[in-house]
Amino acid sequence: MEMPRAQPLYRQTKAALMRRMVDGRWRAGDMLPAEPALAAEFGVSQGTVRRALDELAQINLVVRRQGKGTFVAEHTRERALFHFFHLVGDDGKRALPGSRMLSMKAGAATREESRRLKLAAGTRVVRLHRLRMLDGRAAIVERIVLPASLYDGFERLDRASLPNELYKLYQERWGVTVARAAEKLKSALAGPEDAAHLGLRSGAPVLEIDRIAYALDGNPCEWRVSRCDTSAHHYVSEVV
Amino acid sequence: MEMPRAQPLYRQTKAALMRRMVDGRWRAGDMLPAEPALAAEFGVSQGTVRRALDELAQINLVVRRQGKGTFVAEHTRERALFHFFHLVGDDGKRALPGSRMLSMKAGAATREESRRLKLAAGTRVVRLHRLRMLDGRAAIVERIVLPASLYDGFERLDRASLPNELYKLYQERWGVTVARAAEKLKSALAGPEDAAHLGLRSGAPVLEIDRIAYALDGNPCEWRVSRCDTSAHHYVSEVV
DNA sequence: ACTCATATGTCTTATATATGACTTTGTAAC
DNA sequence: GTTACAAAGTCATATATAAGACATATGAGT
Repeated sequence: MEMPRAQPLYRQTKAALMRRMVDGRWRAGDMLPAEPALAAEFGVSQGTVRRALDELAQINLVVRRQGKGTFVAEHTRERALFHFFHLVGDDGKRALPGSRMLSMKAGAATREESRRLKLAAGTRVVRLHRLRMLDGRAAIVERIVLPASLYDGFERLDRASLPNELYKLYQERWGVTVARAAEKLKSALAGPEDAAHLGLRSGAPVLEIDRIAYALDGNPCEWRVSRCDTSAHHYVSEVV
Repeated sequence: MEMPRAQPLYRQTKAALMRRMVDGRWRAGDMLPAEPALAAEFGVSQGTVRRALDELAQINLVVRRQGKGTFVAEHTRERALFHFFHLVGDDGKRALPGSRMLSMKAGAATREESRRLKLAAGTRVVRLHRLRMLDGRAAIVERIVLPASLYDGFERLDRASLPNELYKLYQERWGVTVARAAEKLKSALAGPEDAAHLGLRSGAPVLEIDRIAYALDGNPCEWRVSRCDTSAHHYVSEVV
């Protein structure tokens, strides 16, 4: 009699592969060893490794390219746009957003911030406030909260030089890869401040997107609330 | 020299299997033949059939149950709720909606309706107007447009007896299975009529969900616009 | 009737092997 | 130099085989 394995072999292999990405042994953009090499190393068949890699490719943690190899996924502009940015022009065209940083401050996490980011109360956080443009017009006001411990030295960066694609920055500078995100959407009315930034009248309808981003290790690594003017754009969602 | 096949064998097999569901040879809930039987019939290996079935399972067209068999997916309440209904209470609990039909009319499709449903201009459509409840309170106003040709005799149904889960009705009565849907979300202000139905003041913010549902054959089979009161609920979206 | 063991049929996991397709690199020919 | 071709390395496809896990039916024994 043998205890039933908790997980099939290919899932154990998948978890082992993932651990190497989490602990930084393989970093974004790195090429993984070839399938037969991985199979030999883990003591399983190539088919088992393939199945593990296929599942990792499915959740966009690796990219497989026939003839070239398997690579740890990077946050490119395309990936950010297609996977993490769901606002699209009403004509169907995706406009990639520009952005202007309004403010950056650090401080102790509020009760709400520590709840959403799963931090101990009072942990230090960095708060960003920025305006994003679509087709040259102000369309989104974003408030971003980051656990300061994850992004060492963030507060000392020049806020004017922060890039448009923050996820890429997190990954390149601190090895924090956003693996997935959970979004909650509501309809709200623009307050005076948001309305001014967006060039709307106070009381205009805005779409509020509340997003928690999760790192490879499963922990929250960003809380972002975006208020969007949806008069010329809309949020798209594919349901299968 | 051989012409490269347009599609690998497992995709051809997948398409062949899908055709049998589209043409009604296999209907919702039916059990498919076992893998070795399918492999023999199509003249491919069991592994190839497995891969085709796995992809069908991935897009929720079949359900695989170890030890029992592979079944054509049905629109159960759970499936409708988890896959096609994205409004969740702010406390995280999913409330399954009740509904009250307000009106049902048939007529010639407007230009917009025929564009969205890909119908010839002037084709006959059925229009439904209903109110949906969450936790006993009016929360959603829905306007639904159906191509009359797909749902023969729909207009003659008793509108008071229409079920809550329309997708199940489409499937059971007309063999129309909703395979996927594309949603567009916007923030809007409640007009006087919607506000009255929802118990809101006019000018309150509502979330507008514009959904085209596609049948197995890839053609649109329903256009639905839902206006939702998101003061106590929100729309959830998982990003991978 | 009820229980239990067994048999059967199903999907699931795991391995091995062979072939094809794609990419890069090295090398020979020009 | 440049081109053309061959070779090697990679993932992708397809097959075959075996054993495990799960569900249900069957029948013996009580």
